[in-house]
Order: sequence, then structure tokens, then C-alpha cells
Amino acid sequence: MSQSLLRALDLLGELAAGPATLDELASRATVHKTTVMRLLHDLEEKRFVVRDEQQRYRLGRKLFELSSLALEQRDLRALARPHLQRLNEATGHTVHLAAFEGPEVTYIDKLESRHPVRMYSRIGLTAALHAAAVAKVLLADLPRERREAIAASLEYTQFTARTLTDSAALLAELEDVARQGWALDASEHEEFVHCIAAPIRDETGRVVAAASCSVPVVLLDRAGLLGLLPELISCTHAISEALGWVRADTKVG
Amino acid sequence: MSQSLLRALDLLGELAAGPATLDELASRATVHKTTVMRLLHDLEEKRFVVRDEQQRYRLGRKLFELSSLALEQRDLRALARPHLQRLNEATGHTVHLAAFEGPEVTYIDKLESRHPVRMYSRIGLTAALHAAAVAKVLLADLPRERREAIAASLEYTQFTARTLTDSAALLAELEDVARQGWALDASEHEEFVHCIAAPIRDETGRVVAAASCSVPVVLLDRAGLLGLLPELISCTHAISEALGWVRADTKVG
DNA sequence: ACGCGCGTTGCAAAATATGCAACGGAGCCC
DNA sequence: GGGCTCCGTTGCATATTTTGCAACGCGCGT
Repeated sequence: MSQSLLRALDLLGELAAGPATLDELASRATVHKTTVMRLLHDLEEKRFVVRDEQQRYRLGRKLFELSSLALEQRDLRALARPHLQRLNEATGHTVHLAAFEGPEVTYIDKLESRHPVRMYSRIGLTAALHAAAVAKVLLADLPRERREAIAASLEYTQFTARTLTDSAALLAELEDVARQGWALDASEHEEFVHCIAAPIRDETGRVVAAASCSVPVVLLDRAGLLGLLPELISCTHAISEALGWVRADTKVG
Repeated sequence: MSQSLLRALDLLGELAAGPATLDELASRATVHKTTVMRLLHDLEEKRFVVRDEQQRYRLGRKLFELSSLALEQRDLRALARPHLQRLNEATGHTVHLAAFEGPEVTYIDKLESRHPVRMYSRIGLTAALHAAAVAKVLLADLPRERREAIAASLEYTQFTARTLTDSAALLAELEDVARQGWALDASEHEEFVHCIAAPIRDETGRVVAAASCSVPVVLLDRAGLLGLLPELISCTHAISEALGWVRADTKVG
């Protein structure tokens, strides 16, 4: 375990909130100002941070470089992008792509709404496993024991009055998701936003990602949201087919 | 100086080329496999890397998160974006935004061409100071001594037969750029791409960024490239005015 | 001109990072 | 089914670095 590495990465996290001077960063750090200074110099040398003319540090260009390469390495993202763009254009609403990365469900693409709306999600953030529609879609496809283990280990943060608050409720909903082939976030994560998601499968039929449409409740009611399902399913089927998935009802033999 | 931090950041650089196993990364490292393993574990803990099901490490979601925040913190980028989008739509060609970050000129935005073209530039990469049009625009506005010092310190890598090869040639061209208010990359960086750039000024009149149109030479000859200048200048003036710049010929007094 | 604040430096001491040999598990081949 | 190989991992002793401190230098403001 490298303590100075972890400290440096935490400094990057601090700079995520905005540019800061050495003194400001040191005042929030658990180590001496001299230590902070040396870590920043190393991060600067490798272009992870840059110092501006007012001696403020900010996140540096190496992050953009690595980030865009990292996104490009996610073949699924590139393959899905044109389909998601079509969905975004057809519906006018925010479209997300998310997948498991390690133990977490991470947003790996996002197309903004034509309407002036803002919501929590951002590429690189995780989706709340007990609230986000994309996460429910991914969980629903896991083997029962794994699903149950994950459900048992979650912390059921209550984002809104509608957030699921325990394991049993989540598992019951995942049964519904598995049966109906789509999931809802009924304002469970953000009070005024609801969301519908559907699975993206690979050639084995396994769910490898989920795509969703998210809409402020003032723009579309529940019936309107469900009305997006045909276009969403069409989109996720197209992506799945591009990955080699064959629908059961079109199999020959 | 933190050696382990630098080693870890180098590992991130290695993963920029694509996912790799511990053994693969260790074989390219200068430290023991055990050390590489520990660094990767720390990077994984902070979500800078993620391990997939085949035990391959890849760049992790924290990079996307930090990158998008870093880009958002560049107010100039957000302010310029709508203007650059209009230029991109009007011309159909690749549009770049670049600015000094520390001692380097870095691309901070890019809008892709409507044509199926690909070029070197990417957000987060640096522009070659002696070849890229955006870099010439930024250099041309520096005080003479600083310009000369930078010109003297450059390594005049010869990318193409047309690349400027010494300090005197660069300084002479920067005089032209300062006088005419725009710069060309006449296939000096990439053989089959040329580019025209113009300055973006702040309220003091100082050049704080440059915007450019880049075009493959097969799509547009030199006259055609120069024909983009009115739209480009209109765009950079609009951005400059948004930053508080006032054109000399519209001053009241 | 002086005082203050911030970034930086050199050095001793505190603390960690490193490499090594061996282990465990998984996968493959016979 | 057993053995072998390969890869990721572990514990520990040693090598090496990291850290904090006091003081310094510079720039800015009064």
C-alpha cells in the first residue's frame, strides 16, 4: 500500500471541486503542507495537475487524455453510440448507457436532453444499485445467489420518499424486472426525475449493459414514460444484435 | 518526490494503450511484479483502474469523472462551445479550441468534421508549438522576449517537409501572424491536413485561446481554407466579446 | 522599509516501500 | 484424475524513501 499515492489521488479528488492554492489544499489535508507541495509537484510533472498564473492548481490535461482513451477502449460504448444517438433524437430525452465495472454500475455514456434539464448522472459516476433503473436491469440478470448477496450488502440510502428501503423490496422488484424485461426508477433517486431502462445482451444472452431514458416528471407522466418503451427496446435490441445476440423468436432450427 | 506516485501514474499511461494483465504490466515496468501489483491495488481502490473478469486491468471511471469536471472548470470552454458548434455546423469541418496550460498549448475542445476524417488532435493533447496554427496564434501575442525565449528552447521536430525547422523561421512567421491576425498550419504537422486559426481575446485584449478549422488537403485547397477565415474570425470575435473584449473600431470616446 | 503570507528548501528521523521466496488456485494437458 | 505451469498474492526482513520541521526567500501591501 502506497500512502503517498493514495494521498495524491485524494488531492485530485479535492481539485475536482475547483482550482485551489497549495495553502488551501494543505488546510484540508491530513499531511504537512510540504508533503502536499511535493505531491502536487509530482502530479504537475506528469500533467495530472497544472498551476495557473495565480498559483492555483487545477486538474490537468493528462486526465482528458486518459479519459478519452479509456472511453474509446470501451468497445461497447462506441458500438452503442449511434443507436443511443438515434434514441436521443427520436425522443428528445436524456439517454444513458451503464454497465458493471468491478462491483459497481457505472455510467459510460450520456446524451443530453433537447430540453433544458439537468440531472445527477455523469459519465464516470456510479448508479445507485437500489434506485437507478439501469442498475436494476443489470442486477435482475445475475444468478439468484449473487443477486441476493448484493441486495443484502447494500446500504439503502433513502434519496426520496419512494426509494426502496430494504433487501426484500429490491429482490421482489428485480423479479418483476426479469419477467417484464425493463425497469423503472419511479423518482426513487431524484425527486423530480423518472427513468426507464432496458437490457443490452451479448451473444450468450447475458446482460452486459443497460440503456435508459430519463425524464423530469413535469415533462412526461408515468404513462408517457412507459410510452417510450417501444423505442427504447428497439434501440437495446439493435445494440444487442450488433453484439451477436439473437432473439429467441427469430432463431432458425 | 514520491517515487511510488510517479510509478503509479506511469502505469496509468501504460493502460492508455489498452487493457493489460499484472504480468504484462510488470514485464514493462522497472520495479518488481509485487510492487506493480500493490500500486494497481491502490489505483483500483480509488477507482482509477478497474479489473475485468479476465483479470485485465483497464483505466477506471474516476478518470472520466475527473476529466469531465476538469473540462467544466474551464469556463472558457463552456462559453466558447456554442460559438464553436455554429462554426462547425456552418463549415462542416473539424473545429478546435486550444489554450496555454502551463508551458504547453493544449486542446481543450474539439468538434468533429461532418466528413469521415481523422486527425491527430484530441482533447488533452498538446499542440506542437512550431507547427500548429493555434499554437502560433498564442505565441504571436506574447511579449517579444518571451516569444524569443520559447522559440529558442523548442525542439524543431520535422513532422513533414514543410515543418519550420528553426527559431528564425518561426519568429518571422509569428510576426506575420501578429500583423494579419491569423495563422496557418500549411501541412506542417500532418502531411495531408492544413489548418487556419484565429485568436480569442479577453477584456484586456490579451490572447487567451485560439480556435481553428482543420481540413484534409483533399477536401479544400489553400484558397478554400482561407475562404473559411471570415466565418472563423466572426466566431472568435463573438467569443472574445463574450469575454469582455471590445473591438478597437467600435470603441466610443 | 518592514511585516506578513505563501511556496520552498535542506536535513534528520520516522516510516514505508520493496523485493524475495514461497504459496495457492486455476487452467490445461496427458 | 493427476501433475505441471502460470499468474496473482502473501509474509517478512531489509533497503529506501517519505515526512515534518524550522528556516528561508520572494512578493505584496501598508
